[in-house]
Amino acid sequence: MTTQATPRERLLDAAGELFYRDGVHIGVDALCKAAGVSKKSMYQLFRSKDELIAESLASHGPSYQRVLEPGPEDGNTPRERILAVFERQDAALTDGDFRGCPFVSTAVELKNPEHPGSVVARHFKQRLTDFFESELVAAGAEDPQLLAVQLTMVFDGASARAVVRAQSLGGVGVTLAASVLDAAGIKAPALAGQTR
Amino acid sequence: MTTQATPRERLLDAAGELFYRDGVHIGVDALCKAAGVSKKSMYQLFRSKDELIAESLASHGPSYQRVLEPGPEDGNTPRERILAVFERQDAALTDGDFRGCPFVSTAVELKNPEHPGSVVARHFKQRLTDFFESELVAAGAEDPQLLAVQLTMVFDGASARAVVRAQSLGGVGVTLAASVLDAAGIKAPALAGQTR
DNA sequence: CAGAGCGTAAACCGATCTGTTTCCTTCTGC
DNA sequence: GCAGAAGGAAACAGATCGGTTTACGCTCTG
Repeated sequence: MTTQATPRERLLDAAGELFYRDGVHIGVDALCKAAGVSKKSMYQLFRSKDELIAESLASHGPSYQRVLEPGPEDGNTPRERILAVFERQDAALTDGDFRGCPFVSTAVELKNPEHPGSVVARHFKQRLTDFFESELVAAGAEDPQLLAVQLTMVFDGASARAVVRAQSLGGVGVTLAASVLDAAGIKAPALAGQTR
Repeated sequence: MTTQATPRERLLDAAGELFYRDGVHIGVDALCKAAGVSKKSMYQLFRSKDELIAESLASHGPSYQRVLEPGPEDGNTPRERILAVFERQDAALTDGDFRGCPFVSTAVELKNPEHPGSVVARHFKQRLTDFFESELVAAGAEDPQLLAVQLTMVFDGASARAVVRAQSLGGVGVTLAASVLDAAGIKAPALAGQTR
């Protein structure tokens, strides 16, 4: 049965998928049809399409983070945990229907940085940078703040490349992130002297 | 006087600016109005809006490249010439109305990688990678192909970050590119042993 | 001066956009 | 059974979309 979740959940789900797949310029009609919700319901659940964009992005942010964040099988050193993010990204990029980081894509499409959706995107990108930074602090990096921003850059660069190339990256993002960590003196445990 | 260039040139100019500023979803009416060209003329100069998108991107690509490419004042070693690209990008990002690399932005907005505009974008991104690679070959890098892709990633990552942050990067892209070159053994001339 | 082109302005087409409204069915609590 | 709320289907509004067509200047050439 289509009607298992509430109309609100169905709308947020459909919005997350269609905005990502087709862009935020997809019509409200198509969105509601996909969600099995009437426009009337949509407009009494959300003030406007812009609000739906922002809320959809916000509701899918945590799950997006969970996909990227390292699990217990990814090792316990900060370096391993950071590189696990890039390995997961690379794996996601290999999936055919990957269209780049949804936050970056949405911000690019919206153009206006004050759009509520852009604000949400900025927030979640900061969360990724914060994750990198806390791991880098744990690794004893010299300038964790700068390095965290650089790693976020690598992440978004890999995502952008996947979009324009429309094919797998073959792990270039992972090796690039590893290079950055190498240059910062955060070495691989088995090959060189470990940090501790 | 508005009418100095041909209608075709005026259209390509206006398209380059408006597609970049407002996105490719801007209407043909607004475009023609900005260019001072009638829709009839537009549609006998270009088969469709999609073709105009692609041709506009293609016509502005060379000038975009010229802005990035290093001049004689940027030094002559490959390392200097590569880093000059990132310094120029950083300078462009400081300009208020920068909205990311136009090729990446267009590819993200179009979604469809087979769209003529996406093909043009892919082409010009490859040109940047090729520039990096030729410089890296000159520098005697071990794996110039991989490094060139990595540098392109850094470039696009810096661009993406400028979009979501909507503010200057403070040279993080330059330092990241320098780190990548450092890690590849392409050292700064004065500080460490040079490659030759 | 006649006539051929070129290019703009503007009407027009059907489709789609965001957002509102009306109507009707369905489900729930009593 | 029945009142009342919830929500879907669909019409509606006014604007805009990509694209075509008509009509009217303007300028060049013979």
